[in-house]
Amino acid sequence: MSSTILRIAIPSPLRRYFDYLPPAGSSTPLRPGQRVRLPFGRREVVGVLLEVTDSSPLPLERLKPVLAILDEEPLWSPEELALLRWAVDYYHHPPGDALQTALPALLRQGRPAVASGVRRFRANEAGRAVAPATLQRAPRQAALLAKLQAAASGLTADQLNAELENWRPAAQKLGEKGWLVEEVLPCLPAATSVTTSPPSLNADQSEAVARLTEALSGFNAYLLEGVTGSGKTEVYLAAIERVLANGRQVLVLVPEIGLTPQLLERFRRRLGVPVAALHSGLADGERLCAWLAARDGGAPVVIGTRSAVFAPFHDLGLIIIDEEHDPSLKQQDGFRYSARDVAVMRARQRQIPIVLGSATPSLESLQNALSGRYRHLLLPERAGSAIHPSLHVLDVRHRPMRDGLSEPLRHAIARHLERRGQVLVFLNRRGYAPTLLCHDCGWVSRCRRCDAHLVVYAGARRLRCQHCGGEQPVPVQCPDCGSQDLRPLGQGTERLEEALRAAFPDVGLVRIDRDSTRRKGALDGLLEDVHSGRAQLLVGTQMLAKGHHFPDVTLVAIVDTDQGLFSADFRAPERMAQLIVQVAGRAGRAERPGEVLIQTHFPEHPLLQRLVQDGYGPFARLALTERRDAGMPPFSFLALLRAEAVGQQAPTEFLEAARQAATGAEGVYLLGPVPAPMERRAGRFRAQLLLLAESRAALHQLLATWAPELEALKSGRKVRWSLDVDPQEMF
DNA sequence: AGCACGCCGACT
DNA sequence: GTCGGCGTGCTC
Repeated sequence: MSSTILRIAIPSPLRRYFDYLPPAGSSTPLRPGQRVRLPFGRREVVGVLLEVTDSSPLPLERLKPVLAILDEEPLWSPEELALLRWAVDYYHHPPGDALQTALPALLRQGRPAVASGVRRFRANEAGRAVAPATLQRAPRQAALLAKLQAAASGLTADQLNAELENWRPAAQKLGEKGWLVEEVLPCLPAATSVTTSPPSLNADQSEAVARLTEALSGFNAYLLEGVTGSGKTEVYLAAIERVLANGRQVLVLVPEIGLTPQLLERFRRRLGVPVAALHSGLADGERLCAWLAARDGGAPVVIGTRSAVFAPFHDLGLIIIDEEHDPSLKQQDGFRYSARDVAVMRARQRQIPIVLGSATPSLESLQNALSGRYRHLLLPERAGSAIHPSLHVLDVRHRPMRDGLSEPLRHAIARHLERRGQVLVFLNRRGYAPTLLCHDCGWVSRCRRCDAHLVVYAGARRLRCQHCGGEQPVPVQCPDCGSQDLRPLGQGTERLEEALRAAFPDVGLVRIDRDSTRRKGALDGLLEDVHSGRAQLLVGTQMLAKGHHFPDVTLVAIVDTDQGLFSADFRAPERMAQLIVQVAGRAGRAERPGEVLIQTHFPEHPLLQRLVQDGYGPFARLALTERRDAGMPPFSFLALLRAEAVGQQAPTEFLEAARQAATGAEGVYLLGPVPAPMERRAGRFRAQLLLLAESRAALHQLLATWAPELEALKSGRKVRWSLDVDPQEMF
C-alpha cells in the first residue's frame, strides 16, 4: 500500500531531510516549494516541502502529519529548488538552514507570501491648518502634528520611531480628529518617467555588447575585464535592454557596499522599468515585496546583494555580477555560499548568459577566462579619452619616516595641493595607532579575550579591540611598571589625519572610514565636502575603494602595502593589488590623470613590480603562475573545517577526530589541525583543518560522506564547528 | 539549534 | 528539602 510522504527541509543544524504525512483534512494541492507548518520535537516550526514521494525509510507510524500548508503556490519553481538543492549539496550545509537563509525574514516566520507596502503617515489639509500649539493638553499629539506638518510627503513608522516616543496613541487620536491620513506605499516604485538616453559606446564597448548579445539564449559565461572608468555599466545596461526587449528579467548582483541609491537611480532612469532592490538594509516588508516582485515578474530588473541569487524569478534571462572579485559575495558565516559561483550554476542550469564584471578579476575567474571556460571581454581604455593613472613605487628603505609618511611622499602631497589638486591618502588601518607601548618596560596593550592588540583611539581616549568590540579607557600609566611614558605605536587613519592637519593646516581634510561614518548620513556629508572642494585632502581606508569617484583627485598616496606582500594568507597579494587598483581608479578624469605613489620597503618584490609597471592584468597572470607552482587555488580545491570553543583543547580534539574520520580518502590532503592565525578571539580558542584536493570531484566525494560523520562525532558537541567549501578568508 | 531529561551542589 | 548547573539525547 502506498501513501503520500512529504520530504521537508526543517530549520536545524542537521544534514538531513524529515518525512511527514500530509495534513489532516486539507485539500490544498501538495507541491514542492510550498512552506509547511509542522511539529518538530516539542516545537512548531516552518519548513519547506522539497519532495512528495510514496515511501520513507521510516515506518509510517513514526511519521507525524504536518499542521498546515502555508502557500497555495510554491515559492520557488522546480528548477529553482534544484538550484537550492545543488547549493546544499555543494556546500555540504544543513538543508533546512540553507533554505532559511534563502528566504526573506517574514516568510521564514511563516507570514503569508503577500506584499504589504510600507505605511506612511501624513497631515491632510485639515491637519495642516491646525496650529500644534492649540493642542496644549496633548503634548504628544502636538509634537507629532508639528513633525508631520514639517514633512510634506509624510513620515513612515520607522522615521517616527526614530524621532518620537510613544507616538502611536497620538497618531490614533489625530486620525480620529480627521487631521491625519495613513497611506500604504507601493513597495516597488513605478517606472521613472524621466529616462536618460544611452551615451554612444566606444569601439570596445560596442564589441563587448555585440559579443554578449549574440547568444542570449543558451548558457555562456563572460568575464568582462574593464579598467575603472571603461564604462562596464554601460555595457551591462545595453545587454539588459536587449534582454528586457525579449520580455525576460535580469538579476544584477553587487557587493554589499555597492548598492547605492545612485546606482539604483541610474538603472531606473536608463531602463525606464521598475527596478527592485534586494539587500539587507531594507525593512522586512520591503524585502518581501521586492522578493515577490521578482517572483511574479513585476520587477523586470532586480539589483541585489548576495542572497538575491536565491530569489525566485518569473522568467530570468540574464545574470550580471558586478565587482565579481569582491569578497562580500561569499557569505562568511552560517551557509557559506559564494553568490558568484551559485549564480554561474544558476545560469548554466537555466541556459542563460551570465556576465562577471570587474576591473580586477579574481584569479579564479581569470583562470576560467584564460582556459576558455568563460569568454573574455576586455575594455582596456577609459571611456572618452581618459588616461590611466600611473603607478609609482616609493622606496622608503633608509628614509626617515614621520607619522608613516616619507619625505618624498610629503613633498608630492604638498605639490599637488599647491596646484589645487585633491589628494587621497589611503591606509587600510583604522584608529590612531595599532597599539599602545610602554617605552620603559615594553608592555603593549593587548585584548584580554583575543590574540590581538588593542587599538588606540585618541579622539575617544579609548583602547579598542577590532575583533571582539571590547574597549577600555587609555591608561594613564603602564599597568606593569607604572611608567607614564606610554606611546602609541604605528599609524592608523586617525593619526594620519592628525599629522596631515598639522602639516597642511590651511587645507580642508576629511577622514572616511568605518569610525567616521558610523552615524547615519555622515558619509554623505563627508563626500559632499570632497565633491564641493571644501576638503582637498582625503584620508581613509578601503571604504574609499568602492563606489565613489573623485574626479578632482590628482594624487593617490598608498601609505603601506607591505603587509599585503607578506601574509600567511595566500590570497593577500591578490587582495592588495585589487585594493591598490580600485583605490587608484577612484581618482582623476580625462584631462587630469591621477598619479599614484605606493610606499614600500620591498620595491623589488616581483608581484608589486609587475603590478606597477604593467598593470593588474599582467600582475594577475604572474600571480596565477605562482598559484600553479604552489598548488593553490584555482589549481587545487580547498575546504576548511573550523572549530572553536571556550577551552583550548576541545577544538583540536574535535579536529583530530575529524581527521581520523577522513584518513584514507583518495586525492585529498589533510593539513592540520592547527591553531587559527588568531587563535583566541572573543574569548574562544579557534583551530582549523584544511583539506586540499587536486580535483573538485575528489574533494566532494570525501565531503559527502565526511560531513554526516562529523555531525555524529561526540567531540563535536563541545565545540562550534563549521565547514567552509572554497574558503576565501583563511582565518 | 532548541528543548527536555537527568543527576549532583548551595540556598529559602 | 528544592532551584538550577550543564552533559546527553532526540527531533520524521
